[in-house]
Amino acid sequence: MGKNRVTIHDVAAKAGVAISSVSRVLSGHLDVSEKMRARVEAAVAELEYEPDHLAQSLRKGATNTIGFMIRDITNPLFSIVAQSAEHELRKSGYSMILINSHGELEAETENFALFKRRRIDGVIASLVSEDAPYVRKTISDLGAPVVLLDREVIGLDASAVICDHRTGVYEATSDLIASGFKKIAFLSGRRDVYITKNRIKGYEEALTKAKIKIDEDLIRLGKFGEPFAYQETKKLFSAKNHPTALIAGGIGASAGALRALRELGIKPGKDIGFVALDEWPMFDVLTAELSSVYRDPEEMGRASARLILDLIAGSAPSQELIPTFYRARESSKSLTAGKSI
Amino acid sequence: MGKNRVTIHDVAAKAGVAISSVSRVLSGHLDVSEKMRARVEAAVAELEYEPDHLAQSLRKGATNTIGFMIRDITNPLFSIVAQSAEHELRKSGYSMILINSHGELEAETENFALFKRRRIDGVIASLVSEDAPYVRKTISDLGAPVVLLDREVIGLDASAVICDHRTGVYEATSDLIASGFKKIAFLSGRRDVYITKNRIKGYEEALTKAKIKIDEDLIRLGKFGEPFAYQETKKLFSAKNHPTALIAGGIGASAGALRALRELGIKPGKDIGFVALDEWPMFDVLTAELSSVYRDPEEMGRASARLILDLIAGSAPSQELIPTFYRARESSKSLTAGKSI
DNA sequence: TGAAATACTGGAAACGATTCCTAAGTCTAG
DNA sequence: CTAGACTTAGGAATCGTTTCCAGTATTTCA
Repeated sequence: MGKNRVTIHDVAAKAGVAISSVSRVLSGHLDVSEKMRARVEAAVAELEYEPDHLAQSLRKGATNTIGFMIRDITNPLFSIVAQSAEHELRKSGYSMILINSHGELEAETENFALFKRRRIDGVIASLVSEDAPYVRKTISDLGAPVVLLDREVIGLDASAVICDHRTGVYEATSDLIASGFKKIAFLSGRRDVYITKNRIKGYEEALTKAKIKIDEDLIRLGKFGEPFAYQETKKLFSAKNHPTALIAGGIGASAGALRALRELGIKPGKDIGFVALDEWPMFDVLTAELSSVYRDPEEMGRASARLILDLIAGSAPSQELIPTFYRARESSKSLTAGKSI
Repeated sequence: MGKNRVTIHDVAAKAGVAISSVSRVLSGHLDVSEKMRARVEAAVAELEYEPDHLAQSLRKGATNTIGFMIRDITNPLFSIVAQSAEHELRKSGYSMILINSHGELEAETENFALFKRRRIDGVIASLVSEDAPYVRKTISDLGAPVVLLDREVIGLDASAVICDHRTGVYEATSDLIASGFKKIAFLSGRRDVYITKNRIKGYEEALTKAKIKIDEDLIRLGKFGEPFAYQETKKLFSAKNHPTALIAGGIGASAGALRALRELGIKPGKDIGFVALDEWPMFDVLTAELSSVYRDPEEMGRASARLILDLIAGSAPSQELIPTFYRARESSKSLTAGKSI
């Protein structure tokens, strides 16, 4: 039975000293005589005493816990970010509480309330919405520092890990154009969030530079996740005069697009050009021919951990920029078939 | 500024009553007059008071927190299990602290200590080792109920979610045999853990039933994860007289095997038979031709949540069995090429 | 109408630590 | 030899709750 928890009182009794002395020895810094230190440490060792984290938190006002909220842990990219953040936080003595919002605003609000009740020391979050007043209120209600993932922070009291989607998408689009593609479709999630806006920027810059007119009909924005991408890809490529290339924004979107293309009998890299934004596990094994835009999820996790620790330490909010890399592979090369591009 | 936290004292002062009365109103059950209830509730609403979870935990001795420890969150199967468990636990008011052991015994031990210090109410864990004395000691030291994932529990004071790997592997192996394959290689992780032993059982039963002699050289056990599988697959299929089919045990193993086969220029389903144990995200999109043995990770998560809640409620340890399903696809059909099988 | 039972409420003691304040003991210097 | 400075250790308050205990006010029944 490990039932009867041993407390600081037990240690004090065993060593024949006051509990305040035990605390002093354990926390190290104040003046303690050698004799006292030895006695207390002996008692601690003998009783296998470990301080109660709960009581410490209550007294100190800090829980050494970080809340991590994402929209979908099942997304392999995010699960790596989470793992990496946890790994980094733990080094500084912090634990991580992981919560899902399932991309729902209601769940998100509830989660923030939960974090607050639990007196979390800080939150790392990938928010559902980017609506400034809402975010501002949420953050200030929380009363703890916040790091936002992949969100533009304008006048918010929060740090952020921001990815440079623009560059990667720009390079990808440019390369497709260089390979002779002109009708390049673009798929991404909600139009009003940073990630989408930033990607579009790269896409449009590349087209503009090549003096290709931007065809709004080729840009399909709506939801992250597989179903939306599936449906839009079907629509796009069912038409007789369909696009010749496709850029799929995100892992969910790529999945939906690839499924749709498969059903339509269109092979990426053979019948059309294709670039996936973000890579999934075993990417190089399972889809070695697909071009992609890569960003390092582990670095995202580490960066978010660093930022939240800085905020807790009292630094002013700041941002870290994560680069993206275009990885050209087969699927963005010019098509061998004699199709019109 | 959400700085100055409002406490039960503030509420009591505002309502002009004792803090014990406030507590009574909030917890609901004891006799409280209507008038008192109304006054307190008004004050609570006005001050937007929310009880401090920390103080409650300290007093009540329960943290409403479950520790979830896995070897690798990056494994998509496990991340789904984790997500699903969290979702289920939250319904009962529990939060989940997620920790990685990276498959290292040392980290695992440290994590259990952390859970203990944090006074976690229960732990769901996928352990590194299955060594009975070690596990027994770990569990009893923890002093909280434990649910083990995919581990055989013999005389341990813990519940478990157990997968019926045997059946799925048996069916897969039988089907390969029925398609004419005789030299079927088998890849899995540590020999001493339940999951491996259970899989082997299905594999050997199928061979025995078909009166095929078991060739120990075709069974490669060692580590979960990509590198080991890669290396063993290379060895197996570099030989001139190589196996004609391969069963890869787990997502990591499948990745390693597929990478090795690709480098060797061997195509699963065309040059050899192939079955993957466990499916990865987008399985049907990216690798629609591969046969697999499937188990439902969401159900695993839900089951583990149910079991830990039962234990906390005082039930005796129990087990839940998760079925596996063999999904025959192209890669286990008989080969069209005239190769000797 | 008085005694006993009942319904509420407030006060205070936990829960397990940290930390401030003070007192006792030791040492140095005038 | 004693006053003042400096160590060191103990006592008590505190963090924000819950819960036990006791006391008062109200009701019920004989």
